[in-house]
Amino acid sequence: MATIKDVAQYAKVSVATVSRVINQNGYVNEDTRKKVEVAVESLNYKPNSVARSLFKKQSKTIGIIVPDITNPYFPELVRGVEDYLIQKGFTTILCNSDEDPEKERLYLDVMKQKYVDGAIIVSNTIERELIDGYDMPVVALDRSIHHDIPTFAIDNRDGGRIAAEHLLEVGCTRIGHIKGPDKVENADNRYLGYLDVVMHKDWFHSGYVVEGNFDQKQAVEVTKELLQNDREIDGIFAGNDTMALGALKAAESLNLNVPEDIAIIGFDGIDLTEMTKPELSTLSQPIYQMSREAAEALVALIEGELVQEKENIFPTTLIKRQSTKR
Amino acid sequence: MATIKDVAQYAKVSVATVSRVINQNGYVNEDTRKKVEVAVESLNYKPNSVARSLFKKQSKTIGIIVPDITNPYFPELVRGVEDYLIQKGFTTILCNSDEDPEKERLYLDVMKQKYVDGAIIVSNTIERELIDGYDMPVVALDRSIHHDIPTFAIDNRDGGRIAAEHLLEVGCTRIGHIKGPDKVENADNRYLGYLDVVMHKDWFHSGYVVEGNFDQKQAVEVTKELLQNDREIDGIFAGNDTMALGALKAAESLNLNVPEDIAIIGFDGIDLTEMTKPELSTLSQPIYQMSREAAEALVALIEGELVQEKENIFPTTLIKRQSTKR
DNA sequence: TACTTATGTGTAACCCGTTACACATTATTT
DNA sequence: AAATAATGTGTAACGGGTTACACATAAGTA
Repeated sequence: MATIKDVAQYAKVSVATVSRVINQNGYVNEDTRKKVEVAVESLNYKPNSVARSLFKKQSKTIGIIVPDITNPYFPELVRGVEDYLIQKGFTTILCNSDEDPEKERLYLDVMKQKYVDGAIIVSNTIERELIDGYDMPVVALDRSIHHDIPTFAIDNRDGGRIAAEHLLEVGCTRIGHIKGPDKVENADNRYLGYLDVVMHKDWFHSGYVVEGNFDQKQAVEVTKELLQNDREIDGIFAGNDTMALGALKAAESLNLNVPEDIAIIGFDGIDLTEMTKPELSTLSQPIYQMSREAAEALVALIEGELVQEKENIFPTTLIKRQSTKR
Repeated sequence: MATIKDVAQYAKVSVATVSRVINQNGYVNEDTRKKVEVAVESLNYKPNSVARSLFKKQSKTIGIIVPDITNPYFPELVRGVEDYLIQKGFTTILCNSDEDPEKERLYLDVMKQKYVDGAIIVSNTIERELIDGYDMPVVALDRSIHHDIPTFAIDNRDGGRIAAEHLLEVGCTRIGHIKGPDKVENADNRYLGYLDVVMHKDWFHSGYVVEGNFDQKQAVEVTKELLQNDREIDGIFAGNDTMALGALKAAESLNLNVPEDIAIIGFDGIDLTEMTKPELSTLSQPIYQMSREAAEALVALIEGELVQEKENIFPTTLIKRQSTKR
């Protein structure tokens, strides 16, 4: 692999001049530039970014921490980030945290050692103090970390309200909720939105809410319990799409027809919701857009710009499909 | 950020000694080691991997090129790789190629400039000559590139055979195939496996095969055509799970019951297949295992071991679910 | 014309680790 | 006791870029 010295020798100039041509800064005579360009071409020279990183203390690399790329919500998020960053000359290191603070710390350590220029983090557990210790630009995606770390997310409470209201509108009279895990802010907010709508209904009591773990299997179980305890439930708002799928399964196994006997709506708007039978109504998040803008903000931060807008809240859209058509 | 010099000063030794302690090589007196360890601890020193990379010409980083992380087959593949690598001290750069040779080249260029230690590649288009030019260890995953690049994949033809035979076994008499895109080796091989089974049936002719693009939407269309042209078809083998989902949709829209009127089987075994109604039979690949072993082989290669086994073919398992239960 | 400014190029220090080599001291072997 | 081997530690070169600084020349200005 050719080095800058090789190029300098070939073009009969100094390494400084080659560097100037490569980076297009400082004065370079037109003829000299040509010579260097020829040399670069002939030797197929590609500057060594490791050496550059060492000097510049930045690596043109960013890290993205997500809980689990295998969870259908995250690939699109990661894609939005990666697409923008590669175009801006950054590469993306993927980190699966499994929501484990220990792993998050480990990844952050590795990033710091590699002079990573910044990080995009999806985490419920991470603390602002931890991040401060690393002294690198960070943006929070999907979930907020602290009010002075730029955040890109949706209004979950509002989404929860819209979902619950939609079920009322299509004629549901008793609406259950499958809540996401405790202590997870997004899950809590979706639940609060649901509460905003149903709390003062005379039929409502806490038995209408069961807790799932954002995954399908467990959702099947808790939905079954919910439906068996109260035969009058004719609408379910699931805290995310995966659990809505579980609810669908549960209804099926209890011989309830969706949407005739019971309407179901999910949350997130992952592709999966179009593939089920019946197709799932859901509150769709602008995942790609959101993650792209998070990436843009991170790059701005890295380039030293001030990002004054800390809270970037994106709109959700209600997608009405068969599962709530009554 | 503390450097090795800071540590050396703090511990009143030379940088060489600190380096020896950090890397556990060379002779170091027990007391000296202690002093250095205290210094490392006190200053919270983390060696700078960029500087280390520059000297060692390796970065403890590998790249993984996949067509599109958004396609449900790939996240698990990536996860298998990442899980193993982080544990071995490597970080993983994610690259979405969209099967575009231009992007593949771009990513490979970036990898080379960053002294990436090796790459795991999922690609139909990449040429062995291109890879040779980069002079780094490479393993092929899911699809072979060249017979002397270690490959981790399944026997697609055999899988195609098993799928077609399963449809026969459950009583199908006319079996259609939704083939993956042309020129894609895996798609071709699955098709060949299907042919092995049905070619000599008296009912068979080329009209039983239609071509999809491995995605759902198009599969809906071509399946409709297929089923409308030949009302006798009572079994469909789709070239992958996503297309099987499309077939399911198509059957539904033609008011055909699955599996009573028509049995459907997919290929790959992605999680999605458990979530549909009816649940999809499929040929399951050991995705996680396969990708993990690919990562192991890459690390072996990087560490200079000889990997003599070039063709690593994993078994597929037939998963019988409702969609073929007759 | 004398002086300032713009242009053009090279030398060498620097980024932060790693390691070859030199040198010193202690332990082991004849 | 002398010779050899093992242990312990520091100095400095190196990896491949970037850039401050010095210096030289050409162009512009008073």
